[in-house]
Amino acid sequence: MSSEQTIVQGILTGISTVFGVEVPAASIALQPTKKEFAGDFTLVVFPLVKLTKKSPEETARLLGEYLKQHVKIVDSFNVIKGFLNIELSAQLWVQTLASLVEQADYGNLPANGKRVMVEYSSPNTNKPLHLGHLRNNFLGYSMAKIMEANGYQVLKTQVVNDRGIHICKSMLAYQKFGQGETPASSGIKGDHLAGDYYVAFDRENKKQIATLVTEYQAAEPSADVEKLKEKAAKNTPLMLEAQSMLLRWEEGDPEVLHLWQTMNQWVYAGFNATYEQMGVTFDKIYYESDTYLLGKKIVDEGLARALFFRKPDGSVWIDLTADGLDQKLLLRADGTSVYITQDFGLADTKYADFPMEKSVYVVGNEQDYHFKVLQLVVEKLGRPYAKGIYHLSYGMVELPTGKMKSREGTVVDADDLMAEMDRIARERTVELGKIEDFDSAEALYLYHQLAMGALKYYLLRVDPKKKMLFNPEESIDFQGDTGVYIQYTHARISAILRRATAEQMSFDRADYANVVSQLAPVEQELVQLLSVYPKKVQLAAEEFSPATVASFAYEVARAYGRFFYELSIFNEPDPARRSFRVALSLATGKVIRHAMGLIGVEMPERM
RNA sequence: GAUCUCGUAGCUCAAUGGAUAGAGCAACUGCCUUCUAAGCAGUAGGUUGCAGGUUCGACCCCUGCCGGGGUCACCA
Repeated sequence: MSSEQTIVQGILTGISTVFGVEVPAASIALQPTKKEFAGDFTLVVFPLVKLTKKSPEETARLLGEYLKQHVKIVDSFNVIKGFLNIELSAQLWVQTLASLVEQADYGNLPANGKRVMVEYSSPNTNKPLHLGHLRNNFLGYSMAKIMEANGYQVLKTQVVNDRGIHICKSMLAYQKFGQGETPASSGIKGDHLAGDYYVAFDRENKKQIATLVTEYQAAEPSADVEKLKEKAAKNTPLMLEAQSMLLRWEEGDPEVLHLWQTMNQWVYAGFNATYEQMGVTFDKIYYESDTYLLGKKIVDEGLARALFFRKPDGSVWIDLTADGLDQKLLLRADGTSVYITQDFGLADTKYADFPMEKSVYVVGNEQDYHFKVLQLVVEKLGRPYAKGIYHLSYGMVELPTGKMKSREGTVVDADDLMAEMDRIARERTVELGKIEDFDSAEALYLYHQLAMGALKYYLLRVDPKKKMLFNPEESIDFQGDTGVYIQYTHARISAILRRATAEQMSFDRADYANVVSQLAPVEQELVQLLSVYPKKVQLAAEEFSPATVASFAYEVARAYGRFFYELSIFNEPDPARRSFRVALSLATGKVIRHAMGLIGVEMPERM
């Protein structure tokens, strides 16, 4: 039982013996005492006064007396207004540290026998990944790690949107203007090459739209220009050709399929290189080309059970007005399925492949409505996975100029940004000149660790639900509340441990646990912080928020920074204290390495 | 128009309904004490968009208003 649980127990029995009333355990919320007050844990007694029929001060005092007398670990207490500050013996914190150090898997909760699937990334194969994908991938990868630490069996998946009109646009443009160019012949990464042709399509198509609009205007001068543009956009020769290409793709035309496969392979090679840089991985990849037809069976099922209905034109709908939503189209009149229908099919497939309790979809908040409908419909269909669906809806990454728009060339490319981060990391590191003995491979590895540390922390420290701002004019910081700062703390700790080892210092439990009885405030604060780590890991899973873990790691690093400056380790004359401080450093290193691991950041030994 | 969401220091972000709303950046000041200054400490900076309400207690919950964004497509 943790100290906190012990105290809560004591409070419960205290309330019942002193005041003769019973309260549910859940109503007792203990919080860490604020720094400016004496004490370790604080109980807010206001909620209790109705039951105790005493003033807040009196209630707190009586409860404090009881705890002091009956709960061994409680040393003393003080009461300020309705706040009961409980003080524990320093000895207890020393013991806490000792047991924490001994837990090899501190921060990992026991296996819970449950499964969770985390889907993220979901790229289109017609253009390279951008900053928004970085947030998505880092969130998804981190959530997978967090769920794992919470005892889940995790399957990381990716759904590739590898078919559809947008892919045909790239393919068509390549056919027309490509002249047999390949990633090898051009030296352009495959995903970028495909993206270039997507842009080329758009450029040509715009010209054709303009021509068409002029023709239309000549024919009907009084018509609304916007309407004409809309009509033209659907009817340019290029667009019509792309549509016929999509039909040929669906019919399995060998020529089209060959081009499709060739270009997609280029794109996948490009994506893989990007994922490699990002440090994210997947256990299973779903391709939309394999799954896009699966939803139709579900439409039949819904019709048979009268959950869906057919309109006179043959299209199929579900009426969700009773649930506060609209009528939603599920199948077009021509019998082809729409996006959400495909998602039903995919959801079934996922569950068949990996029967899971939870299924997390890391998808932007612009799809909130889509997922509301998805979950509602599969619930109505009685799918066992319906309740476990969680849409990790994250906010867009915006630029000072607003949303990123590929058409306006304001997209921040993922590869470019990561390369830029590598470059800055190198520049800063070389300036500081601390790793001159590294060989070039070691140095490059470190630069990348730092670059990704800065970038991932930057994107993950913000509450995922909120939109965030990225200013390309200002480089991502390496100082202050940053990933690099936390990495730096780890490197300093590593230096401490290297020296302790070199000096053959012993810092086992026996060296300090029953010897050290007084702690400096910075030491106690640090131990207390480290002791709540497993709760933070749990909270991060409950809230689906890597930010919880990221900001915790920063808090720990800050506390260590103060400790590091205020107290000397190797100049400390008392050997027990010296051992304690090394052990404290070791534990801090372990915790921040674990926490940063949960957000996908590696921690260097030196920097 | 309907609906969801956000609004906290100059900027970027924190704060299970709890004590005097905290960090970082930017500005200013001090500190290389033989453990890494990518650091530590300090100064300054706030009517938490506005107005009500609930509560012993509200940045947090409720109502209204103002402002930004998303969604409401036979796109995915």
